Amino acid sequence: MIDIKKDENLSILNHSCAHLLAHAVKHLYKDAKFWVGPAISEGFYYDIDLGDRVISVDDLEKITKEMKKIAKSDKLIKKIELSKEEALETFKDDPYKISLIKEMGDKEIISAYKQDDFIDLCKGPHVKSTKALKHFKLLKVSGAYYKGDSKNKVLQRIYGVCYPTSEELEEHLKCLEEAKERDHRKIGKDLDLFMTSDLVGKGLPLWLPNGATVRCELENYIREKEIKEGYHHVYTPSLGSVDLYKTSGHWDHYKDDMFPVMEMDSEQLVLRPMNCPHHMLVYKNHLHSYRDLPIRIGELAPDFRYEASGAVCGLERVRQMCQNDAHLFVRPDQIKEEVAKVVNLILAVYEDFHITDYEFRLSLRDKENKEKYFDDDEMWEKAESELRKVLTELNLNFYEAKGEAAFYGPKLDVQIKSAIGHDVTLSTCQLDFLLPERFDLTYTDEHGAKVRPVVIHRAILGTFDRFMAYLIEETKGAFPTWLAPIQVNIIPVNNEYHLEYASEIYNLLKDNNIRVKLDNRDEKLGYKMRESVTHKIPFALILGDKEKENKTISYRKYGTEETITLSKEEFLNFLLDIIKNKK
RNA sequence: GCCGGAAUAGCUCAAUUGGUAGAGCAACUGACUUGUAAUCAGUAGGUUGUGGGUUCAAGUCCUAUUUCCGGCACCA
Repeated sequence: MIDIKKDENLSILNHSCAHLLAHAVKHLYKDAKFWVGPAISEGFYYDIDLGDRVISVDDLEKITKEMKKIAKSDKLIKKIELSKEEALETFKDDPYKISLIKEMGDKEIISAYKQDDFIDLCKGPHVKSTKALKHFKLLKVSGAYYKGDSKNKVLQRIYGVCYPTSEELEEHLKCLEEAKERDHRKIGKDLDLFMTSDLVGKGLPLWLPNGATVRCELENYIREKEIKEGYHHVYTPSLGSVDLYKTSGHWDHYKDDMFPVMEMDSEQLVLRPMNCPHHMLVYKNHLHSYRDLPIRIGELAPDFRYEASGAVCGLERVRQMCQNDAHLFVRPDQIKEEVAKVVNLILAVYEDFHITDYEFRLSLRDKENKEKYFDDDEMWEKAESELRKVLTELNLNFYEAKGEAAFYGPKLDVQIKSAIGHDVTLSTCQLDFLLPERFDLTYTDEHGAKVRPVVIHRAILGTFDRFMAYLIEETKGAFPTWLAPIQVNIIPVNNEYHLEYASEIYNLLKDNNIRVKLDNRDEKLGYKMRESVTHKIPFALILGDKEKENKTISYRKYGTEETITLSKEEFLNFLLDIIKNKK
């Protein structure tokens, strides 16, 4: 999918198309008030206040017609420069534009663009004439808060996309269709990976045997990897007392997003929304010497968050998730080395999964937003500059994002785009000077003094739920052999003559821990082959007279049409190699 | 949570202005015994998400609610 924002000409075209949209809406709805209409990665939108009126799909057709009419009539798009007073006069009927103008400097020259009877406050640039806006499509309508603040009024947002040629537009629309086919919710259903049930509850998917098999492999994979990196895994309870979260500070920030308190006898318990507090206490269970650090505590831990109903999405955002979590307790002089190790672990894991399309984001606090972040400027300056320094020294390509930090510290996040375009965090590495303070963590330095360690929170696969969603979409459900729920599907040509040999091969593979299925149903070969392919099983084995006589197997790899014959030993070794090396 | 939209068989979808809920696939039964993407025939499958209401009559209209979908807001 083309990122329209990254192509200057396309951005201009789409922004002009947003104006065309507003122009048409103004013709059709005289009292429409306009907020802003920028070009975005996916095309453009315009936020419009239509009073109580709601735009329907039928209205989109009407608006499209009017847009086409204006486009065709070849209106010149002219830039006009105004003084602040002139601008206030020109846009006097448009309160949203007035509020924008009022924010500008008194001496500022304000630019607007005029096409026929429509004028819009705008920095530009734009295409020369509406004639250039031939190939567009309005895609969807939605509500959007004025100025992005949920306390404000909801405006109507209309999305669309525009290209210079109809071929490019068609291509874009085709990509959107294909993205729907890749959606993990669709594939998850088709391949029986997971399900949901109203009776269980919203945002609480059930992992079916196929999905559970993949997850089990992921869990084993990352656990082994972490053990090699010097991590120690623990099991801690999914419940914790309210006091635990008051101590950590999470209570103040997140109590509304936690499942409500369970009060039993004199205890107040909550389902834990994260694992840091438990791990702080694991550290605190012993006295530590500076020689012991870093200490790396890991856990594949179920967490519970009452995600907003509109945020819940398949396996991507759920209300019970399992984190690939760990907390590293380090000396200040070890921060760089440990962050580097985490980054390298992320890169190594991504290589194993062939993940290439991602971006590093340095997530910083928004100083203006006092409520959201722990209030200690000095601590923040130190943590942010420390993390930025480490990333720069590591030569990592990253961008910075204000307001994306955790309340306790800055993060290095790895961002990916889901099939349907959600920007989600896959991995994270967070620097924390706060929780060691709140839990009074110490170690003894070489002079016998008590010193605070620094905590690094990190998740490599993020949560297994979200990682699975990502994997499904990246592979379109055709998992690499080492992860596939069923790795080999054995199809005897004729049960009567070949079932015995097929069973022999089945047992051979089974004894070597291959996930193998023997399709001994009385069905046509073509029928079984079709099913093998629709289930995206990596290897289909066809066993008939030739194979039986020569003690060989013939296989077809998923996604190819070629049949390859090998001795059974050769095939077994080939398969074991593929699985071991995650090819 | 907010603004919209949707919900029909296990799955994918039909059902005229309100007038007897259907099809394909899957499942089951039987026949067929097959060399690389669908063998044929039959059977069964539904309180149309749930609760109210309007009507002689509701899948269809109204209403509440749940879940899902598209965005927005949120995301430790």
